[in-house]
Amino acid sequence: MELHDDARSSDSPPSEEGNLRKGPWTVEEDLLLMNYIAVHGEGRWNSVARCSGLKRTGKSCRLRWLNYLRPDVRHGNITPEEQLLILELHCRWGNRWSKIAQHMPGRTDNEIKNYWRTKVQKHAKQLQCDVNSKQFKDIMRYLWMPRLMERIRAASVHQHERVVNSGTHELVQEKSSAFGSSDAESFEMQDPSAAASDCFAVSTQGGDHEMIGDWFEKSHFSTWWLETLPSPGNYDDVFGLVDFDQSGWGQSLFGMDDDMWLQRQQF
DNA sequence: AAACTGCGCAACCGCTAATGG
DNA sequence: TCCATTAGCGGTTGCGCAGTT
Repeated sequence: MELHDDARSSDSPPSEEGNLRKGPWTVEEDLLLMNYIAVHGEGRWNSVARCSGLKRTGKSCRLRWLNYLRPDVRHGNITPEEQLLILELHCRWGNRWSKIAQHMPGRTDNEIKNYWRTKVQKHAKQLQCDVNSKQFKDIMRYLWMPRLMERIRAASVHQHERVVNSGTHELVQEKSSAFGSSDAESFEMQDPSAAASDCFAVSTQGGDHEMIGDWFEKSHFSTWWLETLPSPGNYDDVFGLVDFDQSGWGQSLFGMDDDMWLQRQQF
């Protein structure tokens, strides 16, 4: 990552206490750790630290491997699908980051935690409500999550049109059958989060995020959401306290370039 | 152009749970 | 059963960067 590449090249070395290094990892340390794990495998982190020649704690080695060096770890933008999954799983489990991360292949608990703190908590702050308050949870349920689903669905439709227009109809069929059944009605949603996770696992392994949009279409995930939620009543009850124009939260919340949708809501 | 501010993210810290002798 | 060690988790911190004043 650029940030720490810069840090590595800086003149200030990581602090060393009793010959133990702290702070950003160097390229050499990364290579040392990767080579050691390639030969000896993961686990027994204290012996990794001792035997690899690294002047790090076992904890530090484990963290570096899990959060950064692991080959399957993904960095970069959290997709709308992943955002939706984080919101949904956090509603269910709270700050159980590692548990949430288990359902998001390639994402680390640290990354999810950082996402929650930097994005979600920020918006709660902007709205002047506690991130755990009913008010903010309602905003997530009735506004943020439906919006994310809409974006995912829109992306899916766009993908279908693109594929169909390009004349590769076979590809569409291939994508549809990737979910095991061509019958949308037969896609039972006994455990939505598990289904979402399964779906996501498929999508990440295949490296094709548009598939998730397909899945949302087929599984009627959005319908399920609305059905399982308590009656929203009048949204004014939920959002009455929020000055959307002043907070400017719509744009930043949804990460939209042009949030036409929010404008349509006539807040 | 310089100073300031906020953000994003890697890494650390402290605690608890799990494991093995 | 107890104790030491190790692994894992969640919270917090520190630093570089980018945007703003």
